[in-house]
Parts: sequence; structure tokens; C-alpha cells
Amino acid sequence: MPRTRRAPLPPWRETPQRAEVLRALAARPGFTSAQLLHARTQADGSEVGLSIVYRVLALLAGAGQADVVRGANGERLYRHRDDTTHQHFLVCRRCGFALTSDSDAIEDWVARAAVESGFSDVHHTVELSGVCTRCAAGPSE
Amino acid sequence: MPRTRRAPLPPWRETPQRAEVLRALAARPGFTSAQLLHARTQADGSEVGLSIVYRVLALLAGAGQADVVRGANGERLYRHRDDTTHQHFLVCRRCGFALTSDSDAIEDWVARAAVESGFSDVHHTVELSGVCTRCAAGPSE
DNA sequence: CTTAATGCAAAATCTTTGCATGAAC
DNA sequence: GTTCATGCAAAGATTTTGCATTAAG
Repeated sequence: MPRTRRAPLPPWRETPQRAEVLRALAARPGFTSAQLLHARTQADGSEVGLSIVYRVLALLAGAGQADVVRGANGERLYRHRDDTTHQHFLVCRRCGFALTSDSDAIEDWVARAAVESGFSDVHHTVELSGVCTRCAAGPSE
Repeated sequence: MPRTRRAPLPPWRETPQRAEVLRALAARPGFTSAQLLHARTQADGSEVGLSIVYRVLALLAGAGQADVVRGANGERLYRHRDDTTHQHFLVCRRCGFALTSDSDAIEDWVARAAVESGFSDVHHTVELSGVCTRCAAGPSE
């Protein structure tokens, strides 16, 4: 019973702005905030409105084409999604670089907790953050 | 190597407002937002400023006397802390009622992920949300 | 042409902060 | 009396939305 709620994917028109957001998102090695993404597109010379960045990211996330985690301050961080399996991430707090974590143990645990508690429609969020080896070595970026 | 960073607990004066926030927090069966807590204190006839609610909650959380999770919209939800063990919660999305989850499996998994990845200073957040049996039965509150 | 996307600025949230007043110790 | 807490309103930060304009199909 996979939670693969691949949304009906609302009308999607190819526009330069959307391409740009996708490109910028794909170019990031890790999770990135909408704001930073917007800054990047600006820096790259494209004129993409901040609201569009938000709208595109929301669409992507809704369609399952982007993963979302929450930063320490509650801001949403997005990452282009490579595959379709449900995953958890170990995200570098400094650079956003993320490793996927093998999470069968978690999934099992969650399923068990759901059953035992009697709770219905149980969602889960597992977020790991740390400092990656590269950032630990030398404060870059 | 427990993450029991029990803060030095900055100067703490007993005031009616603090007592009221504590009381309101303790009265809740589950996790509650600062805003709702403020509304409750108002409803109970006490005059506690919203900023005080935020400040007191921040102090409590910092001192390890309250647990914090994040709601779906990124808002912080607080709960009075009964014991000192590191726990995870299964929170009802409707009423905030929470069950603690036995989380040894998670802790082990996190520790392993940290070691294997080479990441340092790894924090983790595990949040489960669902609908508790009571709320599933009848939409109350 | 018809419908959807864009951009801007305004609004909505949640949260924090500056500062003068008042209460705790 | 000092020092900290309070309250208000203003500021911050992130995200959403209304609406006229522009572009995609």
C-alpha cells in the first residue's frame, strides 16, 4: 500500500521560467530552499519571480517530482527526485548535501507503531541532519 | 553519549504569567501551538501576552522541560515534558494527543547511519502524525 | 483564440524583538 | 533598589494569493 500519491499532474506548460527552476533545482547537490533557488536563478541571469519558484516547487512536490524536508527554522527545503522509492535523508546543515538512508527498519517501525496505537492515516517524517565530511574538513561555500 | 543538553536554566522568576503558561501547557493532553495556548489562557480569563507565551515556551524547550515537534505547516508544537528520556511521538493531527513511541530501533538506526555516513554532529527528528481513535470516531473540538 | 503562467505587490502566518513600564527578589 | 519579566506594537521571515498582463498551446 505505497503512498505513491502521484498527483493528477495539473496542466503543465513548458515555459522558460519552469525550465529554469527545474535546471536550478537539478543543479543542486542537496536540499535547497525556495529563496536560495530564486537567488541562484537571479544570479544566473534569468528573471524568475519568487512566487513562481514557490509555485513550481509546490507543483513538483505535489506531483512527487521533488522531495521536501524541513530546515531547522521550519523552512521547506526541496530536492529534485531521482527515483520513486520512499526515502529518508541525512542532510548536511551547511551545504544541503544529502545522503539517502536505507530505511526499511524505520518503515517497519512506523507500520508497527501505527497498528499498535490504533491511529489511522499515519504519516511520518524522519529527518537527519549533520555536517558532511567535506564541510567538517573546511568551512567552504 | 546522551544529547541531554540540559540548559543552564537562565534566571527564572515566578510570575503569574509563567504559572499560567505552565498550567495551560500541562493541561493539554498533547502537543499545542503557542497561539492556541495563548488563546486558552485568554479564554481562562488570564491576561498573558502572546510574546510571553512564546518566550516562556522557548525557555522551557531550551531547558528541556518541554518537547517540541513541528506541525505540518512548520509551526512549533509544544508539550510539557514528563520524564527525561529522549522520545518520539505519534501525534494526532486533530487534537494534538500524543503517544510516545518506543524508539530504541530508531536510535540504533540513527547511530548507525551517522557512523556509516561519516557525518558529524548528527541530529534527528522523527515525527509521526495520524488521527487518534477518538478523533476518528467523531469529529470533536 | 483560449487557457494557463507570470510578476508584482499585498496579505497571511508564525515568530521574534525593542523598549518603556511594572513586578520579583 | 536592581534586575528581570511583561506587554504592546513593530519588525522579520517564509509562504501564499489577487489580479492585470503576457505567453503557450
